[in-house]
Amino acid sequence: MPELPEVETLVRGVRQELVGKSFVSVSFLRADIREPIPTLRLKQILTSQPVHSVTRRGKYMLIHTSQGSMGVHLGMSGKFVLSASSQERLPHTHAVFELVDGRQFRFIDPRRFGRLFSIECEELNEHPFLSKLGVEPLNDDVNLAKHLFQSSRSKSQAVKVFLMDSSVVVGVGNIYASESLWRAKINPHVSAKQLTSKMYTNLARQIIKVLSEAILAGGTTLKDYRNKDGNPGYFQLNLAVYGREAKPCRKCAAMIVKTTQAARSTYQCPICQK
DNA sequence: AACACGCCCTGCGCGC
DNA sequence: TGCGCGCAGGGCGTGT
Repeated sequence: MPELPEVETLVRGVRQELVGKSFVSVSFLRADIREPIPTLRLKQILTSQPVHSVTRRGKYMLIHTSQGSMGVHLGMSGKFVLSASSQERLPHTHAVFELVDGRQFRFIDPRRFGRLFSIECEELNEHPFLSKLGVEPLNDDVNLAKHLFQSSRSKSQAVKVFLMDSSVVVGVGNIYASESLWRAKINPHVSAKQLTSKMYTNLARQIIKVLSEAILAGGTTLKDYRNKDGNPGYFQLNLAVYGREAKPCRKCAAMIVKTTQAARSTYQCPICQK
């Protein structure tokens, strides 16, 4: 599934293709995904003026023109790919954004957990989907360790659940929560407020490291919906615990254990993460 | 305020 | 072989 590193990679690619260019047409093949798509407003925003910037906030990609912005969330199964207009449309293509040269960005999302929405210029930072988001873990101006420590003082919930709370920190999904906790040798079930400042310093470092490595590993490409193996082309980071139930820990060879927290799978090493 | 939980949705893997 | 069930999960909304 698309995580922060993939969205970041996507944003960089889309930025390169789009900034300074206009869409000649925007069409929707269905009017809703999770909720109704503001189709008319998005057409107005995207076709009247060229794109002046493409940014990311958490796992949201934001495409800006002087008329407003489009927010894109890929949900669980979303893709935003660049195709030749002659290329056959894949099933579950919900929106098509056509460029002057005939190529088109296509929004494809089989499970429809994604989002396409409009943002007015004056509400960019007040939009309900964006205003409550926590800090960006990879932003240089953010002291992630300090932020996590301070925000966790009153939180009795498990640290893994705490890490996945996007109002605290964005972009740490189920995979990276497990991976960073394993790297930091912290038990995912421990209460967030029980961890010391020192532990959060280590944890923050591991979060930043694993996300950065994933970005370096290369996210999806814009043009190839499927890689040569027939996979959707998500980056291939070497995951240490996620999805490795009953397999040996890469540090101590103990069997990785899978549990459930907040209805999500958690993977941990019972020895390294006591 | 904190937090648990339900819901949205389709593809896929598994068991019978 | 084929079918049906259960799981996968981000994030918002609701209830306690």
